[in-house]
Amino acid sequence: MTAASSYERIYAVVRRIPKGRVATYGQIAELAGLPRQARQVGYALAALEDTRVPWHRVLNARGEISARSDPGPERLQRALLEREGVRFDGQDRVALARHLWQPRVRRR
DNA sequence: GGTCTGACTAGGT
DNA sequence: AACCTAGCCAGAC
Repeated sequence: MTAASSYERIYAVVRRIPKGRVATYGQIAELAGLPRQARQVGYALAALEDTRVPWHRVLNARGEISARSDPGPERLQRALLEREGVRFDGQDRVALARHLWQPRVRRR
């Protein structure tokens, strides 16, 4: 599996996240057929340039916007989510029980 | 080909 | 619930 094809699989899943919902890195990895590669999801999104991929809907397992080694995008990410109606609590966390995307199982 | 790095996580305290 | 730690694993040197 090349890095490029892994990234494409990841983007394909992220594109399915509906507006107003969120998913976790681990969840995306699993759905992309890349179990235990949650970190790769973050790297793939960091390398992203295609604005059609809703990268901002991906949060960590605690419902937080993950801190970047190079800070900056976090504020935009939050603004984009709030614009879609996603609410944050007083600890900058999203209630996953309420906003987590729960895709219907796919068949071939 | 060993080492280091990191938009991650699950589990223990 | 916050904080640590160990485990994880592909990419870049």
